[in-house]
Amino acid sequence: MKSSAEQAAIEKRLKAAGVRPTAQRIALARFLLNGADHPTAEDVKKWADENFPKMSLATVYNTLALLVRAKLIKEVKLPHTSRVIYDDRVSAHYHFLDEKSGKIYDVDPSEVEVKPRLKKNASVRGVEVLLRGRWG
Amino acid sequence: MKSSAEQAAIEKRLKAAGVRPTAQRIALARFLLNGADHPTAEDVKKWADENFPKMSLATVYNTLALLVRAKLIKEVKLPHTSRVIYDDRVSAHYHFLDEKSGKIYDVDPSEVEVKPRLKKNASVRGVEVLLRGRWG
DNA sequence: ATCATATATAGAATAGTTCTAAATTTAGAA
DNA sequence: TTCTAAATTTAGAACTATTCTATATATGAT
Ligand SMILES: [Mn+2]
Ligand SMILES: [Mn+2]
Ligand SMILES: [Zn+2]
Ligand SMILES: [Zn+2]
Repeated sequence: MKSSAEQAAIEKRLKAAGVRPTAQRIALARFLLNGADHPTAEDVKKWADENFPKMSLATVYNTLALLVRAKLIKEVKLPHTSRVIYDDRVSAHYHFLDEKSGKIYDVDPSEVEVKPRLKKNASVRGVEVLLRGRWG
Repeated sequence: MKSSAEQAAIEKRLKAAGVRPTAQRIALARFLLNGADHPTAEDVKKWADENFPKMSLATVYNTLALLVRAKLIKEVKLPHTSRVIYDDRVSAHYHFLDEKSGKIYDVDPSEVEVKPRLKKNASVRGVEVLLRGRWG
């Protein structure tokens, strides 16, 4: 995608989500919504240091929180690390942790059948699944 | 269970697991293996302050790590909190988070059918499931 | 241009946990 | 019984990820 057209598309998405498209937000949204793969805040800051110098860490965190509130990205907390990861796939899905590489892969809910049959009469409102193993 | 008999049983379990049964370890193991319900380190420290005064926070963390290595308890990291919880159920199982009370309930693997059918040819070595909803 | 508000920034503060170095306790050996 | 070496406990410092605070800067409507 051509860079300027991509930028315009991102601006549109930000506005549609009620987020004012400042230079910092556009830059981060481009990274997060195109190409970033489950980055941590640190990953995002590292990208910013290389591609949008002088952006503060506070702005990285502020913008991540803003994009989460706007439902353009999702926060994901996984058990193998204490860092939050950010996910541009906002619909419900599961994750696969490759234990060799540490990489996270998305798994469509249709690829894992999950059927709770609890003894207890509980109402299940959500299911989170993490698969671990070797992806390749 | 009578207190002294309970203490003797705990000492036996510690020894069998290769853990020297010091006073601090016996006290914490009694709490963790009988009666504690998915406590955080802070919960354990609070119990110690009331039942074994002068125990340091370092000893709480040291002992938790030791009991985990000895496979008498398990560390569990769940997404709704940044605190680790400790679980005296060491066999594989799932968890249910009651969103009203914040309480964690154990779910036997037999109560949730999980069948990964990944497109990708990956080897699944473990599955973690968190159910969220109302338990009662 | 002015002004009010929104955004960005640097650095302090916080939470949970781990590390460090010193003090105490313990189990054997003498 | 000491003695001694190793294990354990301890207080507090350090650390990591994140959030908060206060100030500066930018925006954009009048
Ligand atoms: Mn994408
Ligand atoms: Mn129990
Ligand atoms: Zn994902
Ligand atoms: Zn459990």
